[in-house]
Amino acid sequence: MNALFKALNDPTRRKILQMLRDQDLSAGEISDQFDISKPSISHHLDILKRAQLISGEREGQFIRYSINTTVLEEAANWFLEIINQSSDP
Amino acid sequence: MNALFKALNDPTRRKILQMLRDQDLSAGEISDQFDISKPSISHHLDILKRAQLISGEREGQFIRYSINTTVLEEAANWFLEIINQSSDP
DNA sequence: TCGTTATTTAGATAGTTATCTAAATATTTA
DNA sequence: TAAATATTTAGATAACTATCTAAATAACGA
Repeated sequence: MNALFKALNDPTRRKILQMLRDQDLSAGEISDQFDISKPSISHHLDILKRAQLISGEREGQFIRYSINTTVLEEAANWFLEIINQSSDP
Repeated sequence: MNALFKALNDPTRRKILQMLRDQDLSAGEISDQFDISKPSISHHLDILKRAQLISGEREGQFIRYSINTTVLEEAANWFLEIINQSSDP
């Protein structure tokens, strides 16, 4: 849970997730959408990977990143559990 | 969204939310559950308040903190939107 | 009003993080 | 094999954060 919330606590990383929601992308394609150096984006991708929010597979010269919704579902449940149990007898 | 994810990115604050899920508590009652100084807990409560995850109302000598699920619902939706739109045509 | 209890504010510090540039690794193509 | 492209790793730095102690504010009760 720590790695997950840490990963989500950054607007760049949240935007990356939203980009990958629509389609898989290479590191370079992701990097193109930001005014941030490629090494910095690589670092963000690493943090998202550690949280298991994304996975990357090399395809030749590129690495193809895709979103992993399993952990997001766990996170959504974390919220729903708090919401549902609140003020319940 | 920034304040929300920042607030959630700390195990102490997440535990406070889970405590308030069951019942309203004073700052002192919250503080008793942690090996952390009262000023530090007060600081955590402030961050949760800024994110509108909790609210505090003075009741005489005490301040009674309660959870606010509205923002949690917005957060849950943020996750569900990503989950549901992924891999959709 | 004075002392006690509850909580916050102020100021300091150690640890963490986002970012950068430079260099390294991996793959393809000529 | 050498050059070009894609990505990561290393090392440095400025900004942020969690924590502490000491002091301030607020409310109660004798």
